[in-house]
Amino acid sequence: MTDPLNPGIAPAGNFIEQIIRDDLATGRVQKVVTRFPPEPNGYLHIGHAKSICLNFGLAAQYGGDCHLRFDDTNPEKESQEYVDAIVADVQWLGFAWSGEVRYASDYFGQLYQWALYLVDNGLAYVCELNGEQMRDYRGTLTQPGRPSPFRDRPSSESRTLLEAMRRGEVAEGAMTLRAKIDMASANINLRDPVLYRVRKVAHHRTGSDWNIYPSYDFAHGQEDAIEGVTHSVCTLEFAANRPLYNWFVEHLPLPSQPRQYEFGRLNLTHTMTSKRKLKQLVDEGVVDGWDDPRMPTISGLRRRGVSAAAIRQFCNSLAVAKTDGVVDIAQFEHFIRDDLNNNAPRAMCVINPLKVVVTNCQQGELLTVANHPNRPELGERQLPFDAELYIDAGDFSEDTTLSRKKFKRLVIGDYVRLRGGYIIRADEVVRDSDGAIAQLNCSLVEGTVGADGPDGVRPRGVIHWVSAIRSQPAELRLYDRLFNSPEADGGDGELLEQINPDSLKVVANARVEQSLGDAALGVTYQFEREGYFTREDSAGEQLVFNLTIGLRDSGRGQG
RNA sequence: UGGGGUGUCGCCAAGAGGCCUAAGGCAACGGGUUUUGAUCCCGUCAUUCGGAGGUUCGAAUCCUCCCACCCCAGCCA
Repeated sequence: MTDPLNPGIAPAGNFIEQIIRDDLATGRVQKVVTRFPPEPNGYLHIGHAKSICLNFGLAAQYGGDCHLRFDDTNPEKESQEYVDAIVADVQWLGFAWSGEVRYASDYFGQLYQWALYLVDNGLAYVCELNGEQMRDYRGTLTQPGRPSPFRDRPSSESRTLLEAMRRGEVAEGAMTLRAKIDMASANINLRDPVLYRVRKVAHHRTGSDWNIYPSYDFAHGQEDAIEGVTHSVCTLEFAANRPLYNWFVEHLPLPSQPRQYEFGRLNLTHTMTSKRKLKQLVDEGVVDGWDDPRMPTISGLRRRGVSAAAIRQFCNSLAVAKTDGVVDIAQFEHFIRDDLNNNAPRAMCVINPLKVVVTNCQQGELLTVANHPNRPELGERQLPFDAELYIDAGDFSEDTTLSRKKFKRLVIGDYVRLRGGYIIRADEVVRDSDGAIAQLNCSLVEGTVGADGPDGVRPRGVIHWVSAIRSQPAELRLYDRLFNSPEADGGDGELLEQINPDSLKVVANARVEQSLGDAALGVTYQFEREGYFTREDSAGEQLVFNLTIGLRDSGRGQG
């Protein structure tokens, strides 16, 4: 698609791109600079992926730079573990930031100088109201606030006090530095917001250098200005903070004038994208950790077998707008399947083994099968075929009245194709002492590997199988959605009650084809007719596969 | 309630006064192909744009009023 007026240039895709095009056209901006600014207080999730794709994508599309900058202004909640995990996730997603990884804490010195500047110019003051008092003075949504009794103290006094705060001579909570803006503003964010608070906590990067830390509002825009960020893209809930963001841009001698734009964050049904709540699941042991395959975190999705490309494609399919909707998880799943269908090597795994004895099989052999039905370049592999096989118990029924259309599997007296191998006929059921089905005796039709059967031999369908003697035992971890309710992000409190008790089912006795014995880590396979699976890293030598996602199933089948 | 934002098919979403008796994707539902009940292919799926008025030859697009939902009263981000 090209713009007929500007051949070769794609039309502006969303409102932010339109703004960027205008800025580039009018010369307000020479080079686009964006940033992805996570707080290292948790792991990245699918919602962040949208922001990452947007910010890095914008920079790439318009020949600009995108920075990775940690907004590490609250040492109480932040840690190096999170920094490391976030860096790894952004890299895994396939993005490269411009320059070094940056940190808000790199700018603490400059930020402090600017705080002093505001104090000296009568635009900020040290306030001694405690939390409760400050809330009281702030007023409500409908009533204006009242000025703090410390609002008009001499700037020299504020300066002395701020310096004392910085040296650690003031108790936590005893004083704050506040901007002097407008206690009667209809926008509560402008009612003398806190710029610095006393926190005698070691910071993961600056150690004990600081006893005061800047607030988000005082830090973010200035960080952008220092880095020359031109378009500071954030989510909708910061819209009310924009006037404050701009206030600093106007009142501080900043090296550049960044602008903030807000878009609607990604919400997914059956998914929770709140770092606070995800941390709760981790802390309470509801899941295995931040990278539990059921988590909507980048690391969880990775462990689950979802590719970075699928995440990127999904994110790029999302609209960048100001509506706050909820995307159906099915839309994400579509992109996961689409990517996997195109790229996953095929293999066979029998989840619920039923022994089949091929009574007319003289000796075992090696069949050659394609790794992908329509991508020959993905190669072939050898598949052992023997007189003893396993098929899935669900692929056999004793009900011989089932129609061919309704049950495309094995019944006594009829034929079925073994995927990549022979057509076989089920001849008899062998039972154990309890009367349960112990084994199936079948016979193969000679000459049907890679060829149709003779007249009268029309298989009902195609089923998967493995050799009983030349296959491997494996454990399967079958995941389902963590939350029953589509509105997982909804209310508070009842978080645990929404958890799907069957979000993990372990199948201990599956059998996988021989070639999967050395299945590579990080590769997602399609177990034919079942779903996509990837090898679990933490299981060591043991063969354990995590279910990424099942195949699309047009119903009507059973088990 | 004061301020800010949003309302187009079940979900996401194009749409910037006539080309809209409204794109596209997901989902759903029919049908075809198929050695995966997968993939793929074909088809169906909003006379209507939160509601009511108005302006106009003409409105989802402009005006007015109303309704609904989201965000803001952390020394979180």
